[in-house]
Amino acid sequence: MNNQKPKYHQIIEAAVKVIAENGYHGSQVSKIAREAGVADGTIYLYFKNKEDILVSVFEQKMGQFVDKIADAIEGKSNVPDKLLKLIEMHFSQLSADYHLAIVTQLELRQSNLSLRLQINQVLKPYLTMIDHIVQEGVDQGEFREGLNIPLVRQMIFGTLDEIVTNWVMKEQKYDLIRMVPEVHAMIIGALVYES
Amino acid sequence: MNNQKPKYHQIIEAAVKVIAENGYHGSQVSKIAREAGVADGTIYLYFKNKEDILVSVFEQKMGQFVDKIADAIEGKSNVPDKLLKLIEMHFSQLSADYHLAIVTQLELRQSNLSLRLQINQVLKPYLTMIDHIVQEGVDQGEFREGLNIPLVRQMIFGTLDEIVTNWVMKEQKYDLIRMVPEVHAMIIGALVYES
Amino acid sequence: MNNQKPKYHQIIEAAVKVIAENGYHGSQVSKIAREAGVADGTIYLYFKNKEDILVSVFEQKMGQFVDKIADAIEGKSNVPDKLLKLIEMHFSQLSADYHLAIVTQLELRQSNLSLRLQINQVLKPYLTMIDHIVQEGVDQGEFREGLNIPLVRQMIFGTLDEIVTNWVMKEQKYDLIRMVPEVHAMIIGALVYES
Amino acid sequence: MNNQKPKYHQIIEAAVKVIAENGYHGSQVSKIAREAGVADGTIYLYFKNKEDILVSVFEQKMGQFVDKIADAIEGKSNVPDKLLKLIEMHFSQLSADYHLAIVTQLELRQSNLSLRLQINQVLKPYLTMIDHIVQEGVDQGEFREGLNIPLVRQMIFGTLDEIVTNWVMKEQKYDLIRMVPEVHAMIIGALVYES
DNA sequence: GATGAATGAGGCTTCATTCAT
DNA sequence: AATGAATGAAGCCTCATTCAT
Repeated sequence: MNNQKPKYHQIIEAAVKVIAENGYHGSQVSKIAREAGVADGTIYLYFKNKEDILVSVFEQKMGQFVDKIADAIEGKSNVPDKLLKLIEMHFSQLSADYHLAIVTQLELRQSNLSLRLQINQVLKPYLTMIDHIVQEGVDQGEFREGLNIPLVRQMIFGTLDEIVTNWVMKEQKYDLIRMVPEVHAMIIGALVYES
Repeated sequence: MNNQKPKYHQIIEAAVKVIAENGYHGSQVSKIAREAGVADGTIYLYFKNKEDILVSVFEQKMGQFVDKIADAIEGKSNVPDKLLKLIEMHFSQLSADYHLAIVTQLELRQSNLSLRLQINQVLKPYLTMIDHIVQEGVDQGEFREGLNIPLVRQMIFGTLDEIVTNWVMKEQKYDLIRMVPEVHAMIIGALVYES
Repeated sequence: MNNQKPKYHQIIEAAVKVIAENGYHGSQVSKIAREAGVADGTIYLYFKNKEDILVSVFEQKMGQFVDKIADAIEGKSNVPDKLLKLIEMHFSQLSADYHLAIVTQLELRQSNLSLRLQINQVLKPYLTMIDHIVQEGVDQGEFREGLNIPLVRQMIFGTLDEIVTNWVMKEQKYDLIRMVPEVHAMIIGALVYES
Repeated sequence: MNNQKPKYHQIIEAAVKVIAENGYHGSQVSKIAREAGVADGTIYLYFKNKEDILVSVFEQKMGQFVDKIADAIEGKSNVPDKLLKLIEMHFSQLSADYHLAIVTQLELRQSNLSLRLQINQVLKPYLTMIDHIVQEGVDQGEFREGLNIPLVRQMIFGTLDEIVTNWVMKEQKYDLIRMVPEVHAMIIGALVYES
């Protein structure tokens, strides 16, 4: 797939819009083609099949999502600050892109298992990033010893994901970014507190 | 819907089995009917349509799930113990029912939005139960003041849900119940610790 | 496939008519369904897929074709008479069924190789019948010794088939049955004459 | 159509190879173009459409086929020798060109009726040649009087064609040329013998 | 109540052909 | 003359739901 070509991105953007507006099952290839301003057949010059469009949407969008978080964190030396930035970036990016939030939190989850497994692969760098931050916190003595890293990561990701999903389902009627400090406080507590 | 009749429950059980074994998209009404030992048309004497079967599966199964947790918690006076019991029950029930875990964590999420909204309604009592426990903890001074209850609940539910989903996706290759103390410790920390 | 059911035969007959009138590539499943007076989906209660319809058409029609020839020959003790009857039956049956002749001689040959191989299987009993007659003629001293039976059968079948095809292509403008004695004479000559 | 240009023949040869290797329905224009080393659009500078490629393949290849047979026969004065040579040339040429045999005996027959009618036109000189030889044999008293020439020709062509097709279908596992004398003997018998 | 044969709408994908460069 | 990216029509099959028995 040549992802320099403008049509490739045209189709990706069209797919996000169409899926957000029509739902996963209401997004026929012909509808995406029409939104992208190309013929149905043109889709298949850039994507193997319909599933490939969806995986590519996720790859492109989540790739950027993860990269931006990674960039933002790089500047921070302090582990709690890294976590704060991560939460903030996670929430702010999805807050800023209405369509993308709907697609990632609601629509793409209706895909079949095979697609969901591919989506998980795309998320892996993000999950690994979380692992590294937590490990760093443990190494620096910021977090308590003996933390089960994968379990911690599941807690962090599960928390952020559930909060965003709730916000999307409530039709974004409140400000997601205002939640950042409270979420950060909870996560820090979970990692620091020893009973 | 007559839910006293034996066929009603036959069909529910058949649906869980068929969905767990064939996946959401591989679960045709005719397959559920065959597994239940009834004719296709009979399904429609007990359920309005296919979606109604799936909602009912969730209602029945999650109804029991929530009731059992509520019962188990009733005996506890101590709030952290209630949370411990809740986590333990959440994990142990899904550990014990292989089919149900697959269906709730993976397959039913592929349903369309309308079904997912109905499923959320079924979960509401569980979420409310979590809200009450957290509120009780705050009132008793166990947890810190000023907690945003819905946010806390999203953290707790998101954490538990993500952990179970990971365990199902990893084909249950490890013991979920062994995770309970660590998860409990993290959640308590999140609710107690003040920076 | 339940081939007692009336719809099964309704669809077979419809297929012959539609293929004869629209050609192999102009015979959409929906057209066959309409001609048979059933819904498109009903086709798939009786046939696995479109190819299965075509194979079944051939099986049914050529099955009868071969059976009738076999019956007609049974009464004959004389080998040249058997051949005469075989030629006569071959020509008269296809003469009598306008649609069938078009379908077997022209349209079904446009099918893909896999279908053609299946069609060959259906023809096998007919070819074997020819082999037996020729062998009998050799055994009884009617035909010369040393005949290569498969080769003789290919000559006989190739001759009859080509003659019928020419007749169909010429839009049946002459009487095929009138050719029988001449064809018979040639075939007998081929098998008897020693240079 | 410019048939002097090298690309014209490049495309013809590519078509034979692609059809032999991929089958009629697996031979897309783009595949033929790739094999010929030209762009898809270039095909349409030399051929009106896809059907025109296939007709041209047949014209070129069968033109040579027929010419070579005509040349070989010219030297013979004896009619049975002419027939012997014709059979020998028919078999030897197809034996010698593996791809061509598959294309003419199996693949091109899957084409639609309109193409098959055009192919018949290409074969006409060959059929006429057979007619002339048979007529000559009758005139010279070698063959019996009263032969129906078109019918005889159909017998001869049908026999040769069926034998070659069987040989191709059996994946050329035996020597086709070894069959020549037996085939010749049968055909002579058919034309000479009087009951 | 129970059956199950029949229905028919709906969408992904291929590929011959065109045409701007 | 040559290219190859773009076009868009066309059809097989699935499966939730109905309804005559």
